[in-house]
Parts: sequence; structure tokens; C-alpha cells
Amino acid sequence: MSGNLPRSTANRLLSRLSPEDFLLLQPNLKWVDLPLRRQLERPNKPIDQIYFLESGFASVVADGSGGRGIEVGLIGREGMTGLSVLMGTDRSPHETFIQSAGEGVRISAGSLRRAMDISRTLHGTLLLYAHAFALQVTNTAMANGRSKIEQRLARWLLMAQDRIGKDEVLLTHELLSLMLGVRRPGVTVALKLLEEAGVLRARRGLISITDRRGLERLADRTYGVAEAEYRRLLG
Amino acid sequence: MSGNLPRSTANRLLSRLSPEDFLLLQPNLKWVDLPLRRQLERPNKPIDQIYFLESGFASVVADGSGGRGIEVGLIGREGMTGLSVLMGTDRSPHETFIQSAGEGVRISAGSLRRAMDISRTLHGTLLLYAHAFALQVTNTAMANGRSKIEQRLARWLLMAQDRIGKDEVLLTHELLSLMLGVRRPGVTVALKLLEEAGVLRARRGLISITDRRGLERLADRTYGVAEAEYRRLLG
DNA sequence: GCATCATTGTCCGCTTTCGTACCGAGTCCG
DNA sequence: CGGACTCGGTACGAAAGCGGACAATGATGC
Repeated sequence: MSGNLPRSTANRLLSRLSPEDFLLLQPNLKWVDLPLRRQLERPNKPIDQIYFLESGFASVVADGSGGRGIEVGLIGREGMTGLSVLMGTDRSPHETFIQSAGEGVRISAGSLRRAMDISRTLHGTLLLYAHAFALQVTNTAMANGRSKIEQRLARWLLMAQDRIGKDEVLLTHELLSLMLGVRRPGVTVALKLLEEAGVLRARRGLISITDRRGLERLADRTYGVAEAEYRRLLG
Repeated sequence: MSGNLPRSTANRLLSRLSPEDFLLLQPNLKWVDLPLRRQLERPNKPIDQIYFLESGFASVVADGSGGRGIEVGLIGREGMTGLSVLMGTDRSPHETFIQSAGEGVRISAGSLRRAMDISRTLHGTLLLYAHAFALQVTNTAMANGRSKIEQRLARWLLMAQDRIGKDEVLLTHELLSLMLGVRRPGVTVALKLLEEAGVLRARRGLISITDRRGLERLADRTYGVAEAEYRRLLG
């Protein structure tokens, strides 16, 4: 399935482009499979491919060195990787990798740069997404600083559900604890609290969200601001 | 002192622009005094002035509502406010206000937009700063998630010192606690630990940094990554 | 079926931080 | 000088989270 040109796309950012801007990219887009753990960006290495996800999602993790890494953002079919390229540089200190397997289309950094040189509206639309992503990161900073594990977990699950579009998230507590930067048993306990509150059911490696509104309530305002801004700008 | 056109500037971003790009902005720049607490951006309100600080610094605070606000970034003479305008929108959900009084130059959002329309290199240089600021925010997210008060405080003081260029920071524990999102006595205790470690002296409303290297060590890798990237891109 | 492994649930003592309160010290102003 | 106010230091019990360990449970492979 890899390698062919896409005719249409589930990526919300791509589908939001004007027909002309999309045609500017299309000849250089390639379908790719995105298996679990596939690295899309490596810390401080030049970015040579940029990915627009069609399904699944990726985590952006800061400072992976020494096991002290922590997730700062999620990217799914609402966005793209390689924001550094939009900003005029070719790398970032973060790592980006697939957290939930899926598919996407990719383009070389060089092709994207050339297309953005030709079309300012293209650059402009992609920058709007970069802005929305930046807000997501500020919300992560806020949640990390002020919220309990339970609320941060609720926020994470909501963001994950937005991106996979299903009620079921496939993930171990271990992985969640790495993303949130907390102890693994801390996740177990917090999940149990959320389950007792009746907003989800947790099975082995699987979390089923049953009451999204309730989950939003439990997230206690750590969720929603960035999402609303995305809709305002690109919805 | 307010209102006159600046001939030269201490703002590192402005002085890094090409002469042509600077001349594009200069006719619309106005000197302004920036007293403590002056609001430079209000949450969700259209930005009409953009500030390039010459001295002092400003805090960017997320979600000021309900006393749950927390600082996500600092801006001084290395940068500018109004990054949303660079990204193609006119507002952000954050509040930006002067934390350490100083001076700066300002330009209307409209004039800046017109100048960026004319010069892509201008837009590009400013976007490099937006990238560096985004890294600062990811570091805040990391520090908030993984570090103790003592280390977050050390990081904050280092960032403040970078911006004021002096060894003395004028601030109450109360204000610091609001910025870091912790209890006020927590700051008192952490400051005492830093003082016992011999890296600073704390007086009433005044912190004097005496051993910057030591402070960097105590910040335990929460400080430095974003700063190095700023130097690589704009230094 | 049985052994093995990954995952989850639970527990311990300890550290960090919290919320709150109170008091002393410094500063300002009449 | 004296009173009012702000700021900083300290204390207390409680909550949250940690590091580490271990047992129970579910999945997987032989």
C-alpha cells in the first residue's frame, strides 16, 4: 500500500488546503504505513520527511535522554509533523514517534520548502496548525504543573480519542506512565478512579471510553482550550 | 521618552534583522515605557500592538481564569510578543504582562503584517524566534512535570537573569509562587535551599545570584536546551 | 495443558508538596 | 515615633506521588 500517490486524504490539514495548494504538494506525497514506534523525527537530526497522518497518532517527546523524557504533544490526522521546517529550521531537540499505528502521507522537507516558497497561503495554513499545536503544548505545561495524575490522564485519553476516532485506546499503563512522566502504579490507580467514576472501562491493554462528557468534566479544564482554538482556526 | 522613533535598539531580534528589513519596520516603531504589570496581550482579545522589549521582561501566562494560571514562558530583549500574529491569527488564550519593568518599542499588528507581507525574510527571522520560544514552552512543560520546586525555581531565575542582564532579580516569593504554580512557602523553602547551596543571596524582595554555574547545575538540565537553540538560530 | 511472559493490582515507607495558619521583620506613611 | 501593611520564615497535619517490591491475572507459545 506504500508509495502510491494519494487522490484524497483523511488528513484534516491537507483537506483544508485550497485545491491549488494541495496540487502543489500532491506530486510529492507518498502513502506510508506507520507502524507502532516508527520514529518520524529524531532529536537534533535534520528532518528529511514530513508526515501528514491519516490514522493513528504520534507522540512528541522532549528530552528523551536518560529516561527523563516526557510527552509534550500529540499529533494525529488533524495535523502534521516537522513543524520546525515551517519555522525555517531543519531540526528540533524532540523525538516524534508513532504511538498508535496507522497510515499517513509523507513529503520530503525539500519539496515542502519549495512548495511553501511558491505559495504563501500554503505556508500560512500550515502555520495556523503550528499555532494550534503550540497551544496544545502550553496546555500540557499547565496540566503538568497544576493537575493531579487523574486529570492529566483524563486529558490524555480525550486527546487520544480525538485522534483515533474510536472509543477504544490500545495502550499499557507502562506506556501511559512514560508519556505522563509518572510512576506506572500511579496510572493504574488513576485509571481505577476514572473507572469507578463510570467514564471508562479498563481491560488488559485496552481502555474503552464510555462517557466522554464525564471524562471532560474530570479533566477539570485541562482539556478544551487548544481544541477550540484548532476549530476556530482550521475547523 | 515615549513616542519617538528609535535609531538603534537593544532588542536582539530587531538588531538581528537585515538593514532592509529593519527599515521596513522602523517608521512604525514607537518607544514605550513598560511599567510593572502592564498588560501586553489579553486572553482571547485581538492583539493590536506588538512589543519588542529593550529591557525588563514579560511573562506569558496560560489560563488566568480562576486563579489557576501558570506561567509558560518569559520574553525579554531576546524576543517579541504577539507571536500569534506571526502565525496568521490575531489572538491567543494567554495573557502577557510585564514582570520586570523596562522599555521597549512597539508596532501595530497591522503594520507588522504589512511589513511581513512585503518581506519574507522578515517573516522568516521572526518565525525563528517563534520556534525558539516554542522550545522554551516545551521545557516548561518538562520542568513542570518532572522537577522539584527547587529546580524549577533555579531554571526560572536563570531565565530571568538572562533577560535583565544583572545579578539582581526584584521579586517577591508570592509572585514567584504564582508563576511557578506552587505554594508561596514552597518558594521560601526552595530559595533557602538554593541560598544554603551558596548560589544566591535572598533579601526582602530581592534575589542576588552569586554563582550562575552552580545555579545551572542545580537546575538539573531543565535549563539550557532552548537557550542553546536560540543561539544556534539567532545568536 | 503447562510454562512463560507481559501486564496489572496492591502494598510499604518515604519524600515532596499542599493548605492553612501564625508571627516576626521590614517598609511606608502620617 | 507609631500604626498599618507587606513580605518572609516556620509549623502542622494531610494529600499526593515516589521508588521499589511482589503477587495475581491474562495472554502466548510449546
